[in-house]
Amino acid sequence: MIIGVLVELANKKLDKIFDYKVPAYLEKDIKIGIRVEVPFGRQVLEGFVLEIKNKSELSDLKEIIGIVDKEIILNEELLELGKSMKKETLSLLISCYQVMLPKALKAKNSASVSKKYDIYYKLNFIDNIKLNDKQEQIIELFKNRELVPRKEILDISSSSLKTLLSKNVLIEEKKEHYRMSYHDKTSDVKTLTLEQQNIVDSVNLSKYDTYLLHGVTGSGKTEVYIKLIEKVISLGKTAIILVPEISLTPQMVARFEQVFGKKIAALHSALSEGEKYDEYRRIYRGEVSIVIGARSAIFAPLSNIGIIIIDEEHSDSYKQDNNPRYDAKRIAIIRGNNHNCPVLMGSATPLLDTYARACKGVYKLLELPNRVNGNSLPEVEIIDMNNEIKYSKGHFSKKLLDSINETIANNEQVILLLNRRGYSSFVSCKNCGDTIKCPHCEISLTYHKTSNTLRCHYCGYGTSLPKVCPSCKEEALSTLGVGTEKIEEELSKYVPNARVIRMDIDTTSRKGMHKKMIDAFKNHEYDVLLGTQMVAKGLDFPLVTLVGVINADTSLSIPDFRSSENTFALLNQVSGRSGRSKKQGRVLIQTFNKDHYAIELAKKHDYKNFYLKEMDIRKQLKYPPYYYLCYLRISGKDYKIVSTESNKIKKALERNLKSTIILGPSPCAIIRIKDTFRFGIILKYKKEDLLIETLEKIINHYRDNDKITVDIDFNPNHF
DNA sequence: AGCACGCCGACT
DNA sequence: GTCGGCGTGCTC
Repeated sequence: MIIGVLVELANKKLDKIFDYKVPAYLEKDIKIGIRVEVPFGRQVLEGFVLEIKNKSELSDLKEIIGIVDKEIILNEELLELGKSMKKETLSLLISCYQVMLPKALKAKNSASVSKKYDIYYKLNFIDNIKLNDKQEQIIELFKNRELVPRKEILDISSSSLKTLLSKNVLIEEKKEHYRMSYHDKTSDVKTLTLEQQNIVDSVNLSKYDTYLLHGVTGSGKTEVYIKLIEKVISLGKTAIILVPEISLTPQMVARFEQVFGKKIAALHSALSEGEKYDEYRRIYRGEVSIVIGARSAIFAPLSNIGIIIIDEEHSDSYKQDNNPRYDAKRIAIIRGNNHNCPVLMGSATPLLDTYARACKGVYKLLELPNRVNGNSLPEVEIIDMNNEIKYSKGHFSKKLLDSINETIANNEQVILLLNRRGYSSFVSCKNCGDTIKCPHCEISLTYHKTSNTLRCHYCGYGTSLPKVCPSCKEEALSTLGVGTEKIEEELSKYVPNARVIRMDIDTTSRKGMHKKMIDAFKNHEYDVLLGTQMVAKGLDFPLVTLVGVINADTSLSIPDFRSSENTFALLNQVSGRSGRSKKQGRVLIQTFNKDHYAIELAKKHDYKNFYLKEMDIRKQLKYPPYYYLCYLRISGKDYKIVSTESNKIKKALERNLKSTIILGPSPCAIIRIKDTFRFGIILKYKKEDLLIETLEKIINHYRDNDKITVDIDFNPNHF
């Protein structure tokens, strides 16, 4: 018996099938989709069995060493799916398979899940040692921290690492992951309103179709999902439900767990690798029938899928931001076809592209225009900060402060949103005007008050806040930009009786904190919930009757063609948190751009007109959904080489692509990350037969070039 | 990715 | 002269 094996090394040159002989005693256990251990060059690797055959074109094959799993871990559907992904994203087949699996199943020491660890290195000594260039670079990594992950060092040079280790300059250190788990029990499916029931009835569960459920905030989309899933389960089928980032929607997950109990597997990003592995095993062994999770849950190895639901369909988190750059919505459609089952995407503010497809009839449009219980949408008032600024205290207009006081006096609750998209607190010098930037990335360092440190959000570089300005040596540094901490401070000054809970990356990073804070707020232990984007999404607090947006505009100034759309969606989402039960809610939006259509139309909850207006602009500017976008990111350590090669690539594209608009090359939004310079070329096209072929040629041309990396991103979210 | 082979500079 | 650094190529 001969098998074709795809080895677990993400390398362009190895992304093909290697043939091996199977010793007779192992033949009975060989199945397509299991993993085997094979000799590969001088090393031993794991790989997936993709083919079983009786002859090979090569004569002297090696024998496999052993079998890793008894169970098939990638079934036929997923193996095929990986091949489509490879084609659509131009990434490595092995990476496509790897994203489908929890880390615990991703080769190396996978047999021992319980002792999963990451490898770090510690600097032992550097005295009396002569270092060459590469070694110097490696030592440089330890400047501001004690431990550096293996990956970062390997990026510089693996052979230098070996040398440094053998000389004891560096010491290996392992950090373990731990694991624990919990589960929940039952409640019932609520009785649906007539409108909700109509939606449920119009989804045909016996065949593939893509539906867009456009339902305003508070229209009860979750209960529609639950009812649909209940029907699917009663047909003996299974369901996948995708949510943007599971830790941001604990209420949603909790609701599903209440209704479906043990039938559900939740793939939290907060789970440890061991826990994820456990959940995953429950899924492929058929012990659960519903999987809820973020992006990668779309690959859940369920059989007989009866529905795939994608909540908050407009969220950009469904597109993976590194290779393989797949879009979970696209995968959902492929799997929907495979299983001949409906795909339902839901949102209060659908992505323009999705809504356009629904209008064209490509997707079936379902609408929930009203809130449940006959509540109306909250009244939104725009506060023009251009006028207000002279009466305002700190970042609060008088109107907003008064309303907060009023609400608290009424024994109701407030949510305050600080829109930090494209915005964060940084440090600059009042004397010379310089801002402190990351030494490795072309971006301002973010100031963290709690630790009094400056940190780079791109490479993790950290340093303590210097006393004097690094460039002019004056003692004139000051922090600019608003952080949640600053707002919290102001609030306690102007509304001293308010009990405020602050929710942002800093306060929720510890495991379980997020849920704890939400529960505490729900129990009315606090009056005001103050936070960033994360307070805008999917939360349901009956006592909240006032939502305040401190700065609606910041996201408008991002140089991205979706900035209006993102702003509209954010304002709409956060507004939706107000007045969700008996009492009428209201929303106050502070802005310096009161006439901007995204803000004006968000005030009126007018998605339809926003859509029309924005479509008009997209058409004129030749942006999606009128054109497809593809972004080529060209990067490397040497600015000169990156820039000249980018120009060469552009020329090559121009020679080959006749019906495509080619823009650039121009520097990426952040031109330098981790000492790597980045340029981008934007392709706009409607139909371009030679696109894939041309891009593949370019990738292959740079395949062995270690000075230049070419990364291809279809439908990019970032530039 | 990792490991060997093979070519170059600076040392007992 | 060699030792040890890194560049190149190959892995069924």
